[in-house]
Amino acid sequence: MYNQISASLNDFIDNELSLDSVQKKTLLKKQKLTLSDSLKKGHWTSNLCLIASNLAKKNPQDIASALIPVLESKSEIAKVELAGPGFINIFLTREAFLNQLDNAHNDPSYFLNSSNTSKEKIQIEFVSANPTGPLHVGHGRGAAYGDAIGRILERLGHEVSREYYVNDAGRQIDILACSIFLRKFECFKNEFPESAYKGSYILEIADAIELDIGITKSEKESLIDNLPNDNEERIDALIERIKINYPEAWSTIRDFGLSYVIESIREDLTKFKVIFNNWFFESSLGELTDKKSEISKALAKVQKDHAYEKNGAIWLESTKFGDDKDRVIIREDGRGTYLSADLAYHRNKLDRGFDTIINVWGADHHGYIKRIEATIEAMGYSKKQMQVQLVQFANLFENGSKVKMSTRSGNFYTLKQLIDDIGPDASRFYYLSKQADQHLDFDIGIARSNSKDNLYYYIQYAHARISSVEKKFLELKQPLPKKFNDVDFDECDELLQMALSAQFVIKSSGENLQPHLIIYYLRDIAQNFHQFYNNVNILNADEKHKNNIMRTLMIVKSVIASSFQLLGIEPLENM
RNA sequence: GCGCCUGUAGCUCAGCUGGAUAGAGCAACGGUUUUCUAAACCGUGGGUCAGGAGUUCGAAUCUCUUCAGGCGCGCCA
Repeated sequence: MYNQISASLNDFIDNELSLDSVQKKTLLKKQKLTLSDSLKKGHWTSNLCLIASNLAKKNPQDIASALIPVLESKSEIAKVELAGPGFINIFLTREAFLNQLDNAHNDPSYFLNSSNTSKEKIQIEFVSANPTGPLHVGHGRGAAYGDAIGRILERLGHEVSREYYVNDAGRQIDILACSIFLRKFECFKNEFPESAYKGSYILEIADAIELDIGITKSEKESLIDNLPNDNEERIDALIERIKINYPEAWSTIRDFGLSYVIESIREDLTKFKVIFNNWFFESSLGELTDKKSEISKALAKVQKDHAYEKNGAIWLESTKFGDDKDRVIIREDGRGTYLSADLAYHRNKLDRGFDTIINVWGADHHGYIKRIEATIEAMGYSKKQMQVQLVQFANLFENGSKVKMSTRSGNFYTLKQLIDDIGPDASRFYYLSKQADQHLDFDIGIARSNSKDNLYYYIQYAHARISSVEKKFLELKQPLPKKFNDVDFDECDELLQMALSAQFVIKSSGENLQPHLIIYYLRDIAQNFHQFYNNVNILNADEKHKNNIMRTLMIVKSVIASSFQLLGIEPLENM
């Protein structure tokens, strides 16, 4: 129906309005055919006359009086009204209204076909937390978000690949290995070093490694003797000493610790129903010392035209591409920077043939966007191919007070705890309940409660209620209806109109990468249903109407279920 | 100082690619169950959409500006 009306409107623009091609283009772009937000305004609404009146310098009324007869000549359209400042409200015939519902129910992309958005290959990189410890509740938000936009984009017909970038090279991992080593062989005096990882998982890993290097008491003492006072310098010195004195134990512990942590992250994400297509290891980019490695090749590419030497380091002229200042890509001591690895990683991603790559980053990285864009341009790619989506941290509350989180001390609320506590589905729901790039206050108390302020259950309850009615209906030995059979019965229209809008909500949430729009839609349709349920005695309704009512409920149920699934949430049959 | 984000009902927030009277939940008060799940529904009160200016037929939405709050600006990752 949407397509038919659109076609008529486009015809009208082409033939009936004396506009030049530029004006036509703006008109086509600005005019919108939308589902009316209230049935008083018909089923469909167009603002065409309002926009056109500006361009053609005519009254909206005059344009409407030419347009209305064209639309009314269609057999599916019952009447067309001019309303408000110049909107066109289109009322369909009963048959046409109900028909589009059957069509949309059978084809989840019924209204989406018209859009000529091409099918794209999209890569989403998200979570990508350093593998130095378990995921915490902050990471959970990025995980829920990245996965949800993946599901939504897939639904819109795109091909999506989910990727986790594993920073398995560099200092952080050395600190991890060092922390495990110190715990394993109990090489510390009274206090564990401030800059080491102190979480209990370090002890777990230390216990799990089977390794005995026969280290003596005096060796331990000399290892921790005369260390620098500064916390950061101290940990670096420890790392150096261990590497030199116990090279084999070091690499055993490093490898074991790393894969242990990565495996536990993977398990947590699996519980959270987030499955990656690819785990990309920073180490696979190779070493800077190896001229044939990917990282060397990528750096060579930008060094050729866009880099210079200063103070012993190699700098990328990122200011040429819009960055605030130039950036070091090779340090004075010859090691690469974080940016150099990221540069090579992005080159690798772009060369894999994705139309779009989406990076989901913590909001504290927003200063990094210009830098990486500049890097991409310096390598000769277009920054338009990359999109960065920022995810703000989530503050966790319990009974109104903030749950304390301190990563260094290792004393923090993990994602696993959250999932065990309120389940993956309620967690995902609340993570997605607000626009991703804004602060989120997440109250575990509410998420866990059965009270009426738990929006998650409010929506699930609508789904469960329909399931229950459906079961009762089947017990009456009546088959579930396959179509509407009472054309004149209109008590379900409001619910049905709302069900229709699902496809538009999904489209918009995909285009804007905003899953929270689906949450608010779900709330609205659930509310509409609960009202309906209270007003209509479904199973005792007139036999003539019961069929239509059940058909309506089936459609609403399927809309709720499929919307939930786009968020990675399983709809409940019973509560 | 520079950059990004935010400011909508008492509280938590929707709405922001301009559209018809600015919405919801919570909180407050008052109602609804011999009937399909009351984790529900109905009603009442509550707003200078931070302030100001501009663009427009039309602004919570776009532009500029002021104020208030948050975050980011390493040869860290």
